[in-house]
Amino acid sequence: MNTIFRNSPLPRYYQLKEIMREKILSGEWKPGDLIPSERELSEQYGISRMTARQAITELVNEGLFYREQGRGTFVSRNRITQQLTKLTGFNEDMRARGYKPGTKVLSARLWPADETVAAHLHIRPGDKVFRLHRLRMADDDPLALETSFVSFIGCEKLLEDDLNNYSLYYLLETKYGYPPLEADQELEAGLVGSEEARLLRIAVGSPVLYIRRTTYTERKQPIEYAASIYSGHKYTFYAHLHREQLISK
Amino acid sequence: MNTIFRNSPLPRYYQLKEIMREKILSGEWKPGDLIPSERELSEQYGISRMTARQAITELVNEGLFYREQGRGTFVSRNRITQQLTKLTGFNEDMRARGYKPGTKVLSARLWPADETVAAHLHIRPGDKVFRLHRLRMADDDPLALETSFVSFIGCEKLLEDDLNNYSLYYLLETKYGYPPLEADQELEAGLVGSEEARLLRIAVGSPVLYIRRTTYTERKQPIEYAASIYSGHKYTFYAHLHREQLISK
DNA sequence: CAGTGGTCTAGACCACGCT
DNA sequence: GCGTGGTCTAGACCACTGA
Repeated sequence: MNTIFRNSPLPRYYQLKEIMREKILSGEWKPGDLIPSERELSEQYGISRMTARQAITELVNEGLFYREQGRGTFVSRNRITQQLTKLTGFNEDMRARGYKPGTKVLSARLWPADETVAAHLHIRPGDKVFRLHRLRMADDDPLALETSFVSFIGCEKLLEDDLNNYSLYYLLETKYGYPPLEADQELEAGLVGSEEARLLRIAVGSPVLYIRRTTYTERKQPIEYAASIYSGHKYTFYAHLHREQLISK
Repeated sequence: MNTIFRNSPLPRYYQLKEIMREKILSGEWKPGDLIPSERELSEQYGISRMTARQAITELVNEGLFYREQGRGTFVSRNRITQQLTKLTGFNEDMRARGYKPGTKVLSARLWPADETVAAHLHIRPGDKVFRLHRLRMADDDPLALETSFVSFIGCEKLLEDDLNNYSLYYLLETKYGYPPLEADQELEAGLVGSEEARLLRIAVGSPVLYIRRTTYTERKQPIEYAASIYSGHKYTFYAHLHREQLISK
């Protein structure tokens, strides 16, 4: 995959984004490297400068590149930034923090989407989705409750999978061909209800983090909506921030 | 301010952004409203469609608008969200989301750093820092309490500054020459104590977000350590995640 | 100075939503 | 069918960087 197909249903800027992502993953472009100029890329791939620019701009917004006027565009050096805006599943996240991840499936069934779920997955309310309710553990200690709603043609086959031992994201990618690529996530503080408190083995009214995530596969197609509750005193969220423009009064 | 000046040093897309932000702040455009189409805006302000589109795109990225293909562009429902990877001060954050920021300085004095503050600012415990305690408001409603510890040679001059009307980051950058460029931030859920509850006008034991931030200027030099408490039900964090490698089992 | 990103134009065709 | 946003082009001039 090193040329842009003019007849592809995928937009040209999108194809270029994937090509450039691949160059970073393969190590051809390393952190701090100067990438080819917008004019060079447009000539090399036979697209207009504005189209090449759109691909670069989106990767800048994702934190993969940064631009310096008059100098060029560079691969981001800051590995922390990339690490912390990285899309990971629970298992990866826990391993990165040095904990042994554990999962207990509480229920797995087909379920008619309510309005919230339908809106996030771009389907109609009442459409059947695969609903997965899991207790997540770190070093055998309950840490979070996660309810996932998964929607794709044939998603009912997930009913037969072993979700206690295989990660949902792993199955989506390898068995069903829907790699989770991007996600939008929201996070806020709240209090735990009685049922959740019992499962997490914490006191009713303890502080918790509510995390809601919509996960997308190729072409921004939503594949999963998940609502999670993380035990407040056990989980801290880290981020590295960087400035983009002038500070105003 | 309702026309775009062709000779202005400010880019046209930027002028249009400010005009549209103003329309939201003034209430002319309300959450859920359909805004004029890209073609209408370009005609109305005498700019090309691509320029109008750039202004809209940036406000979409900031969360102020959302687009629906074939339908139009709409003003987002008023939910306070923060881009997790963009370093902004409180005022910028609020304005970008269509709220009027307000600040009340509760105290400002020199203070000997404790061990936590000293560790984050790379100084010795007991060294004098500028300690600033502020109540932060959105549309005149208390939203957060923020305690900042600032350390640089000459930081005692901040005692004479008008911090009710100028942002700390603005002064650090323009008056003292220490632009905040990066930050590390951590965030967790907790319960509010009685003193904080009173100032935030919420019930004791309400859920809150504890946010701790170390801010750096050039060469990763720490300039500020801040501990904040955000009212839980009023504030949501937002992050866009993207994948970098394969999902593991 | 040449090369870079930043901004801007005046078109074009497409896929989609709605009526 | 018509209006919307989504994509794309082939130019243009600017401000900035570095040799």
